[in-house]
Amino acid sequence: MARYNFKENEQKWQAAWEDQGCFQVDETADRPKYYVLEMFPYPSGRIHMGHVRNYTLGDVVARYKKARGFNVLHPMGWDAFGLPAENAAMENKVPPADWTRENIATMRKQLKTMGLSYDWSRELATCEPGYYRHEQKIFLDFLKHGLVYQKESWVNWDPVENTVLANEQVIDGRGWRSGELVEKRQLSQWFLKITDYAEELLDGIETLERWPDRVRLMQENWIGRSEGAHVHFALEGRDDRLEIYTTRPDTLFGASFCAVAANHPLAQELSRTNPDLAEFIAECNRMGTSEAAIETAEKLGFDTGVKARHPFVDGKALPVYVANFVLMDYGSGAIFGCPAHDQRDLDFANKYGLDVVPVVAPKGADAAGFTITDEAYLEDGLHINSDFLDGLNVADAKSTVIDRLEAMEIGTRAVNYRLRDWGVSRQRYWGCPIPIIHCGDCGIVPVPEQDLPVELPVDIDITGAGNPLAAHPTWKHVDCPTCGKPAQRETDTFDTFFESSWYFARFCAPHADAPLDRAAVDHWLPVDQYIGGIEHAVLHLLYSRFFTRALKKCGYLSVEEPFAGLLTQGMVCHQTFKDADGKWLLPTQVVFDGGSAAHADTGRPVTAGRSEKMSKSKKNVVDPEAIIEAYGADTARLFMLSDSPPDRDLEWTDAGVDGAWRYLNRLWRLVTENPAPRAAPGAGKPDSIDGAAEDVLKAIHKTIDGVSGDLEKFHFNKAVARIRELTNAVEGLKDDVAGADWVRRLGLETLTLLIAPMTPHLAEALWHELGRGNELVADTAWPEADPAYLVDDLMTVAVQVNGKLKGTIELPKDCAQDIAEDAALALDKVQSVLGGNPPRKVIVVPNRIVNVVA
RNA sequence: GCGGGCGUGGCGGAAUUGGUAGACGCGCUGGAUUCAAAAUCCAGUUCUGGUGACAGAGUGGGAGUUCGAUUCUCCCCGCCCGCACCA
Repeated sequence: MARYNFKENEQKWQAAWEDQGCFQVDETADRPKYYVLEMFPYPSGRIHMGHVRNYTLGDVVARYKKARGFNVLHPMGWDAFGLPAENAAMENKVPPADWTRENIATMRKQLKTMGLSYDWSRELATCEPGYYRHEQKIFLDFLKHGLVYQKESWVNWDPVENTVLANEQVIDGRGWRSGELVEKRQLSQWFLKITDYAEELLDGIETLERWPDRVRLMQENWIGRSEGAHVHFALEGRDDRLEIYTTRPDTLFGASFCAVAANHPLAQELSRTNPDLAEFIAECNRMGTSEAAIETAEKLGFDTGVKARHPFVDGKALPVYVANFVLMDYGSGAIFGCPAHDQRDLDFANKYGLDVVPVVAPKGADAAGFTITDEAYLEDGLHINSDFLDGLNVADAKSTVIDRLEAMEIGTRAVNYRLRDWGVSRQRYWGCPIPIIHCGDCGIVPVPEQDLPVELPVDIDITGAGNPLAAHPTWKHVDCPTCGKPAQRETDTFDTFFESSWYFARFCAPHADAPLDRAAVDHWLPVDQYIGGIEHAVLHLLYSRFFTRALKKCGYLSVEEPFAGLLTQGMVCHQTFKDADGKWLLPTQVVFDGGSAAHADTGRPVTAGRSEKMSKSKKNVVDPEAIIEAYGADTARLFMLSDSPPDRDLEWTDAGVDGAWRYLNRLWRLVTENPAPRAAPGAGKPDSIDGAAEDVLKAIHKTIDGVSGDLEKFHFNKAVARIRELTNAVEGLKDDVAGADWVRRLGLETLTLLIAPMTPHLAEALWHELGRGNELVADTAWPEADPAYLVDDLMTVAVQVNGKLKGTIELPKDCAQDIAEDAALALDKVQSVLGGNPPRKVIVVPNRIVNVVA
C-alpha cells in the first residue's frame, strides 16, 4: 500500500504555485476584491502553534474565496519593532536589526513550509526605514491636523522595561509584557488624540456586524461613555473654583464633602505649604493600582481645610479633602460626595464623621423616617430634602438640576469618557524615531519631510539602563531646521502599536513612494476578513480603528472602519505535566504506562495537569516544525481545523494529529488504488444510474452545498465532518452498480476540490492523479451544487407519541397531512400505545414529524 | 462589584425558525489480514436492565410555557473571560 509522500508533494506543489505566481494579485483584475488578513507576527525567532492555527484559518478563507472567483489579496509581513530585540542584544551582543532580520528569515522559511497562499511580493517589515519613513510622515500629518500634542503628564512607568506604557498596556496594574507593578511618573510625552474620536469610535461599533459581540462589548466598555454634569464649586477665601464631574447631579442636596485626586493642581498647590499633605500625596503615589492593592487599600482622605460653597444652599460649606481613591485622569479629578447614594462616599463619610443626608427615597416610603446607615440607596425613587427637586424621580431631577446649574452658569451638561489619549512615546531604541527636533529658540520643530526618514543609528550600545538613543554620543545633535542653531532630536521612539495601526493599509501598495496609494487603498479597504487573537480586543483593534479615522482626516483614505469582518481565534492548548518536585516537564519527558504517567528518565511519578495555553514556561509547547517534518503541513492544517470551532480553544493531541494523517492517506488510497476513477475526465453522465449510486450523487451535491455554507460561516470543523461523511459514502459505493464509476469519479473530484483550501498540497497531488495533467487546483473554480440533487423525493418522518419517538416512516415530499397521519397511526408501536383508543390529537409537521397525542 | 459567555457520551464536538439528541472524529471492545507487528479493513460503542426483541432514563440542577424543549422563560449550582476605587 503506497503511503502519501507528503515531503515530495509539499515541495513540488509549493514550487508549482510559486513558479506560476498563483497568489500574486493586482488591482486590475475584473473580479470582485476580497482582502483577507491575519494579524502579522512579531518575529520572536520561530513560529509557534498559535501562528499555525491563525495562518491556517486565514489560508482556508483565502483559497476558498479565490476558488469562488474573488480577486484575493492575502499578504504577510512582520511586526518587527519591539523590546525582545533589545533584550537579545544585551544578552548576546547582537544588534537588534540583525537579530530581527535573522528571525524573519527563519520564520519566513517556516511559514513557507505551511503552503500558505500569500502574495510574498507584498511582504513588509516595520523595522525597515522603507516602512517607518512613511510612519514618520503620517505622524507629521497628524501633527498638522491637530491630532498630536505633547504634554507633561503622569504616566505609567514600567520599572523593568524602563519605559512608559499606554493605559491599554497596563493589565491589572502591571506591565503587559513585564508583569511588573507599574509606577506613576511625570514625564513629557507625545499623545495622539484618540479621545477626539471617542463618540465616533463608540458609534462605529454598531456598524461592525461581522465582529464578535465580545470584542464589540469590550471596546464599548473601554471607551466608557457616561452622561452627567460638570459643576463648579466656589471656594471660600479663594478666587478659583473647583470643577467636579458627576453622573448624579440630582443628589447635590445630599452633598457632604468634596474630594480631589492627589495629583490635582489644588492638592499640589496646597502641599507646597503643608508638609503633612505633601507626605499624604507621596503616599498616594506609592500605592499600587493592582487589584490586590485596591481591594486592601483603605479609603483615605486628608482634610485640606479648604471649604467649597454649596451651589444651592446659602451658608452651607463642604470640606475639601484630598482622597486616595479619586483619579486625576477621569472627569476633572475632583468629585463631590453624596454618602446616602454612593457606597464608597458612605464609607468615607462614616470614617470621617460627615453628614449622611438621604435625598432620594423609595416611592411610597415615609420620607421623614427614611435613613441611611451603612448601605447606600442606589435605586430610583422620589427626591426629598432637595428644595426645588423634591418629588421628582432621578431622571427628571437630573435634567431639572442641570438646567438650573446652566442658568446659573455654574455647571454644564457633560458626556465623559473613560478613554484616555494614547501616549505613544517610549524610551526605547528598537522603535520608530519620533521625527521631532527640540530647539532652544524655536521650540518643537517637526523634521522637514525631505529629511525623512530619521533613521535609527546602527552603532548603538544597549545596556538596559536608560534610553540608548539619548545616550548615543552624536545621534541626537542636529541643527535646527528653522534657525540653524544647535538643537536636539527627540530621542523617544513610538509605541510599537503605532506600526500595526496602519500596516493593513500599507499592504494595498507596499512599494508606493507615499505612505498610502489612494487608488490602492480605495480599491482594497476595508479588510474583508481579519483573523487573530482576542488579546488585541482593545489594543491593536481600537488603535487601528482610530488610525483609520485619523488617516481619513489627513486625506489618505475614505473608509472609517479598517476591518469589516473579524474572527478571533482561540488558543492552542496542551496537557501540562509536573514532576514530584512540582517542576514543569516537557511532554517528551513523560512516558505512559497503563493509566499512570512517569518520568521518562527517572521513572518517578508525574502528575498530569489541566490543559493550558502552550507556553515555554509550562513546557507544554509542541514545535510546529517537528510536526510538519513528521507529518507534513497538510496534516497539521487539517488537525487545526477538524476538532474545534475556530473561536474556541483547541486542545492539541497526538491522537488527533494521527487521525488527520490517517485521513489524508485514506483519501490518497481511494484515488490511487481505484483504477476506474483514473480514466480520462470529462465523460458524460451515463444513461443508467442505480439507486445506490444516485444516493451518492445526491450526497455529493449536498456536501458541496453544505461545505460552502460552512466555509462562509467559518465552521471549518463542520466542513471537515461533511467531507469525511462524503468520503465514507464514496468509499462505500459498490463497483457493480450501474453508474458507479462515473459517480465515484465525480465524488473523488469533488472531495479533492472541497478539501483543497484545507489541505492544498494533497489536493494538487490528487488532482494530478485524477488525470488533470498540469492543471492546478489552486486555479480551479469551486464546484457548483446542482439544486436538483439537493431535494429528496422521499422524506424520513419521525413518529412520536406524546413527544416520544416510536419510529420513522418514509413519505413523499410535501405529501398531504392526512396521508402522513394515516401512515403514522398505522405503525404497530403507535397502535400498541394507543391500545385501540382513538388519538386525542395528531400534529403533523410536513416533512419532519408526526406527533400523536394519546 | 459591574459586564459577558459557557455547561451535551470516556474525550473533542454536531443538532435550520422549538421537531428523530449524540453527525464527524478520537478512544475503547470484538473480529479479519499477518509468522508477528505496524498499517489497513469489518462490526459494535449515551447510560441502566435484558441472551434477545425490547423497556426505561438522559443535554449541570429545579420549576414553567408547549402536542413536543439541548433550543424559549424564571430560579439555583459550577466553570471561564473582560473591566474594575470611573464619581
